[in-house]
Amino acid sequence: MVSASDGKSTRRAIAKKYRRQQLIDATIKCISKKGLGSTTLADVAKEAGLSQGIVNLHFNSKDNLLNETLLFLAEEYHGAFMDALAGAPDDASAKLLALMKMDLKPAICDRSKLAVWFAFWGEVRAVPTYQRICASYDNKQHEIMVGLTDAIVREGEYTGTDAEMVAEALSSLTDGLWLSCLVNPKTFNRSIALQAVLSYLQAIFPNHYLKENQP
Amino acid sequence: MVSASDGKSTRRAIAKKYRRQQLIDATIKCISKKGLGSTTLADVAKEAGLSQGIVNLHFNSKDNLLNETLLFLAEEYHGAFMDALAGAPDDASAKLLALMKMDLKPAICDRSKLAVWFAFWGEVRAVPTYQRICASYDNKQHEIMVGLTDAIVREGEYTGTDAEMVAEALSSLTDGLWLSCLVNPKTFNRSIALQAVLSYLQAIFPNHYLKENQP
Amino acid sequence: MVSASDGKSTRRAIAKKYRRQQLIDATIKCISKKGLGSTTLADVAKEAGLSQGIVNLHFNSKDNLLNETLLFLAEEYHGAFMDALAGAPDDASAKLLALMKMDLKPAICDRSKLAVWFAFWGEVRAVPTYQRICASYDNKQHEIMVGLTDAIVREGEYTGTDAEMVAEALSSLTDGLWLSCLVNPKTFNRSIALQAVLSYLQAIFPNHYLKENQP
Amino acid sequence: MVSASDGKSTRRAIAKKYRRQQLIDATIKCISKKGLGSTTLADVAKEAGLSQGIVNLHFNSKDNLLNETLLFLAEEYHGAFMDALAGAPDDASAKLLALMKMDLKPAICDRSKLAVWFAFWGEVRAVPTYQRICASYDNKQHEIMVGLTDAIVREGEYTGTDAEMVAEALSSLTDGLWLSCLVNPKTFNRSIALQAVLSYLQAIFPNHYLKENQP
DNA sequence: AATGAATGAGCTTTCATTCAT
DNA sequence: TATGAATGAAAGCTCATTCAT
Repeated sequence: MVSASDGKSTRRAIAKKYRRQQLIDATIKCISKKGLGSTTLADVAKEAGLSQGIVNLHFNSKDNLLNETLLFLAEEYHGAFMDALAGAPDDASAKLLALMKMDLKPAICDRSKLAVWFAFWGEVRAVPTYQRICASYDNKQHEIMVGLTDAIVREGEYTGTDAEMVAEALSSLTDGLWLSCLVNPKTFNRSIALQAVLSYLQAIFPNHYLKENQP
Repeated sequence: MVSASDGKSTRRAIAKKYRRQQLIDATIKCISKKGLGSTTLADVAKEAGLSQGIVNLHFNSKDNLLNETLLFLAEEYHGAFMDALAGAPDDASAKLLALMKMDLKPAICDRSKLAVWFAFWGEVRAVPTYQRICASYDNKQHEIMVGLTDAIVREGEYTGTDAEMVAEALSSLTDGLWLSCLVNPKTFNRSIALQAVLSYLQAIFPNHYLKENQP
Repeated sequence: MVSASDGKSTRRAIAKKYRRQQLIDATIKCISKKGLGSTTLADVAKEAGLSQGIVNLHFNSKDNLLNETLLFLAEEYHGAFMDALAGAPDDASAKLLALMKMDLKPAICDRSKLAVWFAFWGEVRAVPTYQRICASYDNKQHEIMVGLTDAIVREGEYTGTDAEMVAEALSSLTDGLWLSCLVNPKTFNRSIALQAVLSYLQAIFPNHYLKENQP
Repeated sequence: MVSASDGKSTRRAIAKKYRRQQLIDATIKCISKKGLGSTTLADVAKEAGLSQGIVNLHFNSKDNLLNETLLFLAEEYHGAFMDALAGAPDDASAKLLALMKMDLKPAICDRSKLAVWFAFWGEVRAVPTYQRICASYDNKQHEIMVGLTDAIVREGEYTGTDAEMVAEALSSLTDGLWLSCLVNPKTFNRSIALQAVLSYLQAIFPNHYLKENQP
């Protein structure tokens, strides 16, 4: 049983959380439309359909709003990453492939979302907090990737192949494809991008990814 | 024959060009230190050791200064690209390798320089001019890359390998490694990065890049 | 006979009065700590352990809260003044001395309380209401002071001594000592302050305040 | 001989100093009219007939403008103090009287100027910088006052009279009279104020200030 | 009566741009 | 050509006030 006051404060806490998310969503939309440098708190408030002072009410400062926005993006991506991992068959090569495909699926590899990511990365050196936020999740994901590549290397007896290096190459490949999607939207082609990833997987782990080698 | 007034105007034109370059250099330094969002014209003028109004005198507006700065970076990179191409042996696979190595050499793959590139890429969607500036050189370089990969594919009889796709993958790989250098400076390792590139080249063009296959 | 509703409304009136006083006390504390210029309604509510909107509920506006706070201070001081007067022996010179001593006793001549008084005096010209509030009690007290000095002058046959002027001098002296207490807390010394007052009384009313002249 | 560049920079430095003073004057006017709490930078700029951003251009922040304004007032008063001292006959009692008269002359004991002083004193506890600024000059002046009262005490053989205490009493008396001038402008009377000061001097130093004792 | 989320006017501050020198 | 004082629009932030609960 929940007392009246508990119920009240719980409802309030939920409402507060909802407002914060609403403002983070508006921030993402604004950055994706106007860029980080031209996004004002007035823009965010307007996008959210609320009043001027609302952002400082919920986030205290613009800096904090941006930090929380980046944190949300990082958590959201991490969630998608973990979901893709959990949803794939219980097999290192299948899981690795699922992760790579996830990075290129429209919900992730979408120009307006990527614009926000690159907006933050563009300031990552000037704002150490951004780096810290990115780093925490990057490390976790990198470890998982290395775990998978390492398993594949051992399974497939790819002697001389450095699992760590392959993981780095794969992550960098998708990052670079995202940049391509952002900067050259006209020439970027999702299926070619997927092929590029596959070509690398097949070339480096032929026993796992080349169809002719599969039963 | 050059008249006195021509001489004067030529001297002036040189002085003007020198000032402009001085300001562009200062802009790059500022962006690399403070980020694009926090770089003011006062910062740039101070960095150049000149006075407040100097930027508007030579560039008319901040927007124009930034456009010209990006253009300079793009041209500078393109120059290094063409130099690397010209300096390599007259052989598609050697030239391709030279280009990839160039991307990772310290003068290019340097955190403070990359910070500037990513600062512009971060605003690329919000500022169409940036995209146009990037695109012009990107396209040229991409064509050259495709020319090389195509030649290698034909030379090595790698049937079924899409030269276009390989070129895209290689460009993206370096872009992604650059991002890694920028965002995870502590874990980034130039030799692993080079290995990652090599591993892809060897995997996809074994006849050209695997030592055991070379005479 | 008191009806139920009367009883209820009386209880309510008491509760209301209590809340108002609680808020006035909190206001005084805030002003003494942060100054008038930096005291916000949020500060006051927090100090009182109540919620944001509480001040406007009980005082309608910040201006009104401040007016009521000053009024309270003036009444409180006036109460102490009248108490000191009533508590002293039935003798003009004794009563005058009692009043002067009261002004310097720790409960009155206390830095954090004086800070509040001077905060209001500092705005007295800009806010006519403050002046009106101060004036009403000042006048009453001044009349009493003049009554006492006049009685002393007549008793002691201090011909040529203007009772009005002495009253003004004495009031000003304590006001000035208060300022000294506020602005130079390190050098201010309560016993020297008291001596200063006594020295004036003894010098101007020797028959009443010089021990050698007293029976 | 002064070089062109020296002449230029000197002229600029003068212009800059002039602007700063102009803004300080405007600040004093605004505070005296509207109070410290209601004086905005826009008010100050308008009063000076200049543009919005001008104050931050010359003073960097509002806080700094206020500090510099108080410093100017303190220096100005100190200047008048030293002038009165230098202008009086070479005689301790004459100098002391001159100082006391100076405090009550219209240029000093003027409601709109006093309003500014009390505005700062009203925040003196909340803003430690104000206290520091006041203290520096207060101490110097206090020492001079004590020097004079001490000389008079020794000259007049007023045994048992504490020079330090008399100085404190006199300073406090004028401070209190100033407050009276500010708070009760209708009843305040400059000649009574002067009489109050004189009455104290005569009562405590009769050999020096009572006409019947003077040759 | 009391809460605290929401508002929006008004503030200080920043900064690209202009312009007299 | 170069300077740097001056401008004024626009930004982030504060806070008295309102109001649904």
